[in-house]
Amino acid sequence: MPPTSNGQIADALDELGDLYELDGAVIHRVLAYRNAAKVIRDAPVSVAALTREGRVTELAGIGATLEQKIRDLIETGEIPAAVKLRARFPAGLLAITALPGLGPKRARRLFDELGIDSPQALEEAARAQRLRTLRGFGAKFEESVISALEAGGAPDHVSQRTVLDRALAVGEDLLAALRELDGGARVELAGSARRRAESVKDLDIVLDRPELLERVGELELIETASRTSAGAARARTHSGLTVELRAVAPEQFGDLLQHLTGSAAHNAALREWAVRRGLHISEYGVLDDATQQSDTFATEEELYGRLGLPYIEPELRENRGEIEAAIAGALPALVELGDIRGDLHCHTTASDGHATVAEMAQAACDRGYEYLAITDHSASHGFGNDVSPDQLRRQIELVRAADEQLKGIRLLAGSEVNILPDGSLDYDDELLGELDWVIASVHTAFSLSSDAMTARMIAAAEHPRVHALGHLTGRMIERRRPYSLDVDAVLAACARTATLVEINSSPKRRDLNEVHARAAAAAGVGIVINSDAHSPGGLDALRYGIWTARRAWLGPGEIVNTLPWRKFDARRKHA
DNA sequence: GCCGTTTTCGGCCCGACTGTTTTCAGTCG
Repeated sequence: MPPTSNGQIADALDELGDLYELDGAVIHRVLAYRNAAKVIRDAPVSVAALTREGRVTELAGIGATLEQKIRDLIETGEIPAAVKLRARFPAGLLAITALPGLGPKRARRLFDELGIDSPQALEEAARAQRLRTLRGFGAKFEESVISALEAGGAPDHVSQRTVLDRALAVGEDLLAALRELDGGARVELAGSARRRAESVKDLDIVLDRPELLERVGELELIETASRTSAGAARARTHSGLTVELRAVAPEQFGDLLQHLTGSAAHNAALREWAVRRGLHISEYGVLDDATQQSDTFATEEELYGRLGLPYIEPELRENRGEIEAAIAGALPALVELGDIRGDLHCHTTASDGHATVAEMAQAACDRGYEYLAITDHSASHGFGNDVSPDQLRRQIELVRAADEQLKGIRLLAGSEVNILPDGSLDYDDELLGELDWVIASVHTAFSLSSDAMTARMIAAAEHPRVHALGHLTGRMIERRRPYSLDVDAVLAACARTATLVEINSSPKRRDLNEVHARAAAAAGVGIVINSDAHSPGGLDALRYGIWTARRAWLGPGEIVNTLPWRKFDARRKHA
């Protein structure tokens, strides 16, 4: 079957870009393919469907040539140009370009002049000191090739990314410790951690006190620290995370913070746009062609203001249309943690949680929530944490009794019901009818075919007693790929049946991801942001779901659990 | 290959670092 998912189309264009680069194409042509791949990967609608409708060139960065290549891909499974180029360049050549210090230009010379077509061939040539015979290559290069290959070759396996919660556990403490060293210092997280991405490569920290760079090594969290230049230091935490620190004068803080927050794609697009208006942005300031005057900015608000733009929230800075929206004055008002009125997914000791109903209810009260659904696992969950129908009946009574006692919060008797492989649920309809709230999720048989998994999810959405689908794709960040499944088809079923979808806030899941969450909103599907807490403190995971929603451009109007209970109740499905 | 307040051709972000070179191309973030 030809590749039709956005991810598959994007992968094919990335590969073609790499091949063209090896072929010596002008870099801007290569970048056009990479840009198109990113646009397609981030698109909230099916690009295959757009292509069939003849509308794919509506996407920024897709013109007639790319349209034809995408059409070939989804109709025949191949892009002719890619087939041709693959025959000319061995796969091992692309592996070589992944090594540090080796890009396409140098890899191509190694291939043309020494016949090197794989990392193995490269290592042999380096040990035989044959690389230094090429002009521009020397002994140092041979050494670095050998040590890179000895270190495990492909850097993908070496540079494991860290999931955001682990990175922030260190990063937020680090900020606090640095601020303690100097009460007046501005110290901020930058990079992907500040954009609240799913995972990070390292931590970037910006400060306005150069002298603090000398003292990073004193901090308890830090294993080693060293100065890398006058305004920079690099440290390693005991948890193994690399921290890049940069210091700058207060009047330039905004310039550097904006630069290091990125993303690279956002900055590149912003700078290209600025150049057309005669302005050159760098980490050091904004240079005006007309006056040859360079201005610096203490805050990002002033920097964006100099460009004539409103402030753009870090979560939006991924070059997914935020610059165009800023120019048009059409940036979304993003949802905030304080907008949330209730949490609709948590566990207690009845299944695999660590706290009682009363403890979870109190914790929700403490966070100012107006309602909380208790949703333990269901009858077939296993791991000794299953809840039999009789146990569920007792749990319902327990929740109702606790609801009577606690004032100020409405407790909902719910369940996180397993969706069995055939799409049925593991409680009968009568028992489900006694519940106030049902969220349906997959916890078994992850490897069904895409068609079977899609049918399974649609069946659950069509069930009259199911209010919401939980963690729809099953992915675990940096650990487990999503199930193969037609998300668009499931979202269409949810829209049709008034079934809500969850953004599961567990930092390991964040499922729906930001692309699917944006697609859900575009399809008119109501979204709930839930913690999936297994303890009172677990309720605080909600911020990760909020960040995913913000990265999906969502405002409070698209998040159903920003509504007070009566309005929420009116908005959801009724059997 | 894309795109337009330099609009159908001629541009396409910015700066630091590296290793190899006598002034810079390639790579990286």
